[in-house]
Amino acid sequence: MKLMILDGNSIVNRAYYGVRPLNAPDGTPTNAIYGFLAILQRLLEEQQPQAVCVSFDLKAPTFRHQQYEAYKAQRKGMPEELAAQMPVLKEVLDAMGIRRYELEGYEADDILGTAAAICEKSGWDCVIVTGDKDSLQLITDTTSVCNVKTRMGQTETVLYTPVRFQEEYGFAPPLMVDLKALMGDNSDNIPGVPGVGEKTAMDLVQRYGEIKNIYANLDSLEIKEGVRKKLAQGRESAEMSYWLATIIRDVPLDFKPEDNLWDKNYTEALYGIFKRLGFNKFIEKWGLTESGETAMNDEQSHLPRRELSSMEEIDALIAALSGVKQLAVYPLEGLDHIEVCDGKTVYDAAWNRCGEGYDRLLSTVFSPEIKKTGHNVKDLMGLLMKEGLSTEGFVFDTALAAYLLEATESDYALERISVRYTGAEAAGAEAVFRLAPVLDAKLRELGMDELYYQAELPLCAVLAEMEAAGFFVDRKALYDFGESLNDGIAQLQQSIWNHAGHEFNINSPKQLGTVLFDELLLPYGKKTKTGWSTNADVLEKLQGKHPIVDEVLEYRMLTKLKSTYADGLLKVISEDGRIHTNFQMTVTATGRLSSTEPNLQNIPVRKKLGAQIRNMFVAAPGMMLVDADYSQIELRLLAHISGDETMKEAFLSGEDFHTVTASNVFGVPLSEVTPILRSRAKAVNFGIVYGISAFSLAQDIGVYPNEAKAYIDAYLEKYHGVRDYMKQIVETAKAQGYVATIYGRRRYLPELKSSNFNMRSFGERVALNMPVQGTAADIIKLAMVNVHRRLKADGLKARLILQVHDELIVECPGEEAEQVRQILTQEMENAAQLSVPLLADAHIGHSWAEAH
DNA sequence: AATCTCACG
DNA sequence: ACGTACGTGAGATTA
Repeated sequence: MKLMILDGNSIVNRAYYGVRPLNAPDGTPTNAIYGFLAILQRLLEEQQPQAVCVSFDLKAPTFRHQQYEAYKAQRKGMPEELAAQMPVLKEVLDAMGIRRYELEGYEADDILGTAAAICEKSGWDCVIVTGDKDSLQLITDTTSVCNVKTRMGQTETVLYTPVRFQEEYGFAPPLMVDLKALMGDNSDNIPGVPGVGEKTAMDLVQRYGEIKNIYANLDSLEIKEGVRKKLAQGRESAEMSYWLATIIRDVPLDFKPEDNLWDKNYTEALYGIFKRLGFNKFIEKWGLTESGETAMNDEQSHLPRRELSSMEEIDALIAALSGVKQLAVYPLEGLDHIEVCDGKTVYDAAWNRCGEGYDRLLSTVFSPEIKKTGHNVKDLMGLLMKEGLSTEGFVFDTALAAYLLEATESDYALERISVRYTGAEAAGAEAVFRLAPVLDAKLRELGMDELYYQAELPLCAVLAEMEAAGFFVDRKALYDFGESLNDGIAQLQQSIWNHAGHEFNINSPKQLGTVLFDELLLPYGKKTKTGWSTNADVLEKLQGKHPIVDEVLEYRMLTKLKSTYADGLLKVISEDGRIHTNFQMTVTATGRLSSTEPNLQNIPVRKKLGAQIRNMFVAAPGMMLVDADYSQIELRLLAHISGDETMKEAFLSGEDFHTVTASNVFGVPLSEVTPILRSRAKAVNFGIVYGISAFSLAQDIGVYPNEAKAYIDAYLEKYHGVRDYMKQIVETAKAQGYVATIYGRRRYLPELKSSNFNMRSFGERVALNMPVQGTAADIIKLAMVNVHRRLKADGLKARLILQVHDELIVECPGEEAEQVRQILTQEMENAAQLSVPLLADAHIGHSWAEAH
């Protein structure tokens, strides 16, 4: 049996700050209540507990913390808007039939701790749901802590079991108290040891465990002398902090787990309360009626669920799977726990329940013959590869399908798309199973099935392998590079301070703005929401007016390289000496990939110093890199899509396109195009792809707007097919509400209907840009799938390791390099048939810098 | 958590 | 009369 207990104050706080302001028809704020219920509902689905309750803090001071009331008084009180919602939330919980626990003189944590302890004694499992990290010390084999975060309006949950905790923190959960006693906690007024922060405290606890142990052996610990001194001096504070940080587990609480049994036993009052609050969505979802009976909605009927707990049951399922056509799979806790749905039953199996039978089940479910649907298949494949399981046999990905259907959504959480496309409340594998046919039909209806099945879905395996492969990095060289920046940074800082006449934080735009514009009286340019902009565009216009300007620009460049690239990348080199980025398939509005943790798609290249970073991205010993990039793919696509004859001829001629454009636009022979003319033409070319305005072009190339306007006019005069296309695509977009790539990828443009001029203009620029940028994204995705297939088919050891929008990088044994170079060029150039040549350049080298 | 800045295609 | 280019992700500061 499982009881779920919510830390009421903590969850309601998350909800309040995480949900946009909402009001009941009568004006009372409701966002915190709404958010609370959304989180509660989600967790009920995820955890399926038999019993539920909520604990709340009362305002009265706790006796342990009385001596810190002075501090506590500083803590911001609850905002009025939130305070007003508290009594209503309690009313809602009562009407839902969920018990509340509040005990004067004790904090919510103490109630949680006591309840968890009682559960343990009574043989119940307990899940504590909270937004704070404080309760992590309560984790045991039967008590887990579910940490709730709200990020950008979306709820994320992390379930901490002893194993998960150990993985993340490197010590056992009870030592959390010792950690806090050392590092302190501002929000709880726990002082800790002065001078000891998170880093030091983590290190100490990981290596030596309990505080007791640390102090008992203080003289013999292998630590810096400074730390030893601070520990010795802060001993008393540490001991008091330990006491303060310990959650009490035996408060006088009248609590029995079975008192909290709950099975949607709503009272009659709930309907009325929800009506009053305007929560029609919940009324509908939960099937509430005026009389208090819950209406059963056929759509929501859940499939029978079987928790597999014996080898016999597992073997029975394995036998049953042989005849099954399709399965939906939904992994939980990595791959330690999985839901499998065959359309009739949801099977729930876990490693800790089924032992080695579980491994047999996994290798059966994930055998290539079994056709599977998943949600975020690429990530699942990553897990499978780690376990040595096959990644073949995936025929559908619900998240990826939902992304193609609505590329501008902020996320594709299963619960959300499930409600959206099937109107049902199913979760997990059942939801995946039900969604697949619906989404598949939609893709076909919108003509995106080919894009989906030929490019997106096969790309999952390609990307999973690329992520696993990673990019080898010369750690020592990267470290040395970072160190080599220190002197320059220190000198510039000093010199900038000298010019200012005082020290200040140069990284603070606010302080820098004060120095430049208020104290040194330099002319200010653009403004931002909060003050005068100090960005590079503004500073470049101030060059020559004061020596500090160049120094700030230089300082910014060096600190960027140091913090983001040198230090940042060193932090994410894995034990295999390689950096493994994550490729996100469902983020961009145009169909591009994105790269995170770390982002390997924005490694410096444009400036000399920064480009040195690419010397440290190297092939592993004995290997080589082959780097291939498309030449002007977006402009070629503009020529192809618009059908402009002059532009097509320019590409067919094989001359440098920017030079031809300069010749066309400025009316000079090819041989008389100067570098300046060429660079202006280049700016116009890019501007056109972005949906240009004369003003911005002028800013970019440093001429007057009317001059820029003359360039654009001349350009569109010469390339009049482009002008016609620009007009036509915006009209089409307005008429049908979306634009599309030549492969059918869509982006809806509600902005075009906006009454706001800026929004509308933005929509028009996007209408121009998306088909071009998006088609380029489609083409390189096709190329990646083909390259991957070809490398395998030809029996090469070569493997793709990186994509940067129009560039692919392969790592291979030296002897394969030339063959790989040809394969890359061929597959990239032949990925699409356009009315202009599609060209790719490929080079071989030991480092990224050398191969690019 | 929002803002600013800057790295890339 | 408006406000000023498309698409991303990350680090530092500030509130």
